[in-house]
Amino acid sequence: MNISFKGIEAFLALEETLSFSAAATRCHMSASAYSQLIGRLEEQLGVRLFDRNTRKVTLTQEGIAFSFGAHRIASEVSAAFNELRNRSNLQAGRVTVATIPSLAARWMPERMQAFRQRHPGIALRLHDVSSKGCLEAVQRGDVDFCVDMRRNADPEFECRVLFQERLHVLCQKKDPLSRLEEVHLRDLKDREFIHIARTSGVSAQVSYLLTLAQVKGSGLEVSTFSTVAGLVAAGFGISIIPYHATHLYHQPDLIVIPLSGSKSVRTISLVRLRERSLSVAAEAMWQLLEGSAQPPKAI
Amino acid sequence: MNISFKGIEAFLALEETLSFSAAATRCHMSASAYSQLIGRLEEQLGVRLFDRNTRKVTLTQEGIAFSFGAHRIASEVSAAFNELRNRSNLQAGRVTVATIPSLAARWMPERMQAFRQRHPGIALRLHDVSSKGCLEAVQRGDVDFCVDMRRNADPEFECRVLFQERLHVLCQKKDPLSRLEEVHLRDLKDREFIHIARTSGVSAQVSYLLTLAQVKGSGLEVSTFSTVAGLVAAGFGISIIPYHATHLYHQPDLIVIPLSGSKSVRTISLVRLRERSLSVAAEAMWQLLEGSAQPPKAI
DNA sequence: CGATCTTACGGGATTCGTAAACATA
DNA sequence: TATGTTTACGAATCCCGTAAGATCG
Repeated sequence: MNISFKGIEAFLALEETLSFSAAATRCHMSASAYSQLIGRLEEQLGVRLFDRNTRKVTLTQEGIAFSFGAHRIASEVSAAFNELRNRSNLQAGRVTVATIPSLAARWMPERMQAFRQRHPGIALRLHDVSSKGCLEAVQRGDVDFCVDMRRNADPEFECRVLFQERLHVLCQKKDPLSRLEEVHLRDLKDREFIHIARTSGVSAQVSYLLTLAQVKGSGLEVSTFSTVAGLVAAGFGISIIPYHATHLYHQPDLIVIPLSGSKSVRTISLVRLRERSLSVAAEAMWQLLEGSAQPPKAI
Repeated sequence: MNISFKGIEAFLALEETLSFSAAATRCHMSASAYSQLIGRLEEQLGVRLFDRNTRKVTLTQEGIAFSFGAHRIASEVSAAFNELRNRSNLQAGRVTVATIPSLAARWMPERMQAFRQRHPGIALRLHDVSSKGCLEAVQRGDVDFCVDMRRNADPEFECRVLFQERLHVLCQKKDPLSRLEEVHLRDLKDREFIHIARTSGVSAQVSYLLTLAQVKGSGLEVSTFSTVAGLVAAGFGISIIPYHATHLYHQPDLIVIPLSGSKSVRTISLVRLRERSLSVAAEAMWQLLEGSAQPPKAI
């Protein structure tokens, strides 16, 4: 019982043309091979589907009954086939990416727009979650991959560095720091500091820097950078944020100043599960993002 | 591009078991052949359907997309296959038979009942039409075959004699004829006669007999035997009817008497188009009716 | 190592095409 | 006889199974 799709197509061709030779031509086969194909189909199904002699070909009652099924089968097969072909042609599919709020504000949308223009048939989804949430989403398979701080060498993940961004000090324009072109850690000594929540990717890095700089905690720890900015503007202290987080708030009275030192950069990477392959669409998005990676020197 | 149904089943087995070896067992194949089968399927579709290593097998995004189609294809294929199997097993199908009113009254229904009990899944239809209508219905393909008077040797039709039935004289019980065991044509001389319409199969035969017998026409020609009987009962004359037509009326004051002579029988046959094969169900009905044929001597 | 998937390869079944045979108007 | 379908048969291909190889935990 080895029914092939070719047999179904042969049946449909014969049903329409009612001529073995014409149907054989349509199916790109010799009349002989085609006749055998129909014969096998009938044998496998156990019924004669066509009455024929050298002059006339007609559907039998069983052939009529089979016709409905054959059309539906052909339709389902071609639909399934088209679906996959569209996906591999990047004319259909879906990409779901998770990323951290600072990149979700601008960096990702810009690239998603480029992707959409290139592949308008592919649905795009963006999860903006904390750095911790990014990893979990990848792990659960909720997203195809994420754009996040580079992970430590967990073999479960495969990473691709995109760029490095420098941390910046966030302070009021009237703050004495604002006169500096670049801030050193020592400039922050004894200043009050507003912390970002531990779920944020920079939290640990910033904490490390602050212990070096002997900065005071203000006792404030908030979830979002826009809240950080609000508190800074209100005079509660200063903070340190990644460059892209500047898109997360609008505070004209604030200024950001690059924080010097090799420890004051964070590395942004593409992160995916090593064991799970990307869909064709997701692979294309990955490639696009990878193509927008900047050389490390251009920080 | 030669996708086989076996490939679809292989996909479904692997989707469910997520193990090549288990799926191979389920498909009654060696692990090697099964692996190659999946590989070919993926190659033909142009996408990888499963992520796998020696420990874990997972659907890819494309595999998930294909899964919907695969289930639908399998469902359609098995539905179409079942439909044909049921038909060839006589568990489904339809038989449509045309026959003349005299047989439609009793003879056919009795045999249809027997058929129905043997094959309850097969739908039955009976067209009761004139003898002329029977042939037309067969010719048009409206019915699978008909039960009718035997046709002359038109090569378009294939016939099978079922039985012969004797014509009977229909008269009032008080008619002098009613004392006879058997009527000869000469007994009808000068009697008034009621004709059945020319569409009836016996019409021509009866007319021929009447010219031999020198019977007077009453001027009455009606369409149905029940009307004939009514007119006979009302005293308009006598008539000649086939034996089975006695089921078409209820007139206690009438009697039928066999009409002697070799010309006074009519032959009832199964009639079908030679060029068109019967459906499995129709063939079974044909066989059943053929089996209820009576030897010619038992008229 | 042990379990599992994949590749190599030979044999057998399937399927194709050419050519001849067959059937029908 | 002309047209169209089927059969015969050899060749190419496909597909399976055994066995060896590769991979991962």
